[in-house]
Amino acid sequence: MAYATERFAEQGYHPTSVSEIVAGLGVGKGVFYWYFDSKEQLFLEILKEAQTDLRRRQQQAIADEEDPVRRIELGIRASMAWSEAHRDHNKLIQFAATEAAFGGALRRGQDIAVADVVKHVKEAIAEGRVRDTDPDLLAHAMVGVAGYLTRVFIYERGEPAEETADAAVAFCLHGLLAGV
Amino acid sequence: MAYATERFAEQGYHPTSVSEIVAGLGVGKGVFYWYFDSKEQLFLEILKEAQTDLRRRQQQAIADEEDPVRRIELGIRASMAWSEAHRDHNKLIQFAATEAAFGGALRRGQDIAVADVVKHVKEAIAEGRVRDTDPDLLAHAMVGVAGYLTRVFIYERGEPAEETADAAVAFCLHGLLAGV
DNA sequence: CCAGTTCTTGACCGCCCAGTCAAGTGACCG
DNA sequence: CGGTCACTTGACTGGGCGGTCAAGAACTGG
Repeated sequence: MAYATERFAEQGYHPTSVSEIVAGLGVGKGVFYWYFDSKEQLFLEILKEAQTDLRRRQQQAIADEEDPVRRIELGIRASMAWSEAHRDHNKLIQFAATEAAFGGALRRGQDIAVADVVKHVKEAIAEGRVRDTDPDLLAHAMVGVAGYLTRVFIYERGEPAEETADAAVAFCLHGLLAGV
Repeated sequence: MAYATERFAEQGYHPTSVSEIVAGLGVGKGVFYWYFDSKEQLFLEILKEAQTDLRRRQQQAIADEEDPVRRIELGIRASMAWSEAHRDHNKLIQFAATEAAFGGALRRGQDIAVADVVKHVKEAIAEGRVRDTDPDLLAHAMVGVAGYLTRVFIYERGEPAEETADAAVAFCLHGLLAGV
């Protein structure tokens, strides 16, 4: 699965053939279809694994933090750190969003992740620390910022993840305008 | 090209065959290769057209507005309105980002679009209206927000583009935290 | 009304794909 | 030691792919 992830990320899902994967691993084709029903199922398995792993990382980062705003911040940082360490998985997640066959599975996982953020946003709103706006929308906006900045600054430009995360957090919390 | 865009957006680039496109149009395969060198070139042409069209729309929206912050806002609104009206093109842009063969062409177009935003951000910083942070990063963050909210709220949930744009603008300008 | 050019057709080519399966292979057990 | 069976192999199948091209059709200008 690790090797397949690599190939899918590098060349794309469709251009990567099962023959290529098994040849690269030095095994026969039969063994592939012994463990997986199909190429599609392999991809779904990889996708699920990636989403589970990302979520675990976020939960860990947040575990012993009470302040909801801090939890949001730590969540953003955790997801960007994870993305830096798992470029291939992240690329596959991005690809899955463009393919109807995988959209469903992807959305299911993402809804769970967003629900976590929404919870913290709601708490923060209740405390009057966050603008009283649709928490779901705010959560998605942050996911959008983190994802996009990761792709452009960490992947394409090779900037350090931590600095990029600092900027992402600042943007999410304060926005564009000169504050206070 | 319009029909091809539709097919690509619906099924994905790879799963859509040239035979299918020409059959759907009721023409022979030869006529396709008379007008285009290859399937790849067709896609690049569609991509370029989409980027040009989006840029034109943004320029129009901004044309007679002096205030840099307002220009940024109008740019976000214009891009979300365009995305609502051109779902297929937008999907293709998203797909292009996941495919190495199209990444270059895509980035070239996007850099131009971002450069416009950067210009306004710099002006706004000079006026002291925007936090003094890397303008490039701020511009990309906004692109990320607009793109992601469009996909989730306008495409998936069918929310009205205008309301979503209101929220996107508010998030970009003020961020999460309760202001003032 | 013809010659020349532009445009169109769809059968065809070579290739590669996802997936199958008959034929092993060797670890383990009685 | 023979038998079983979990596991592995890679040649093979049927099909679809991107792309070609000989054979015209349709339209020109003379």
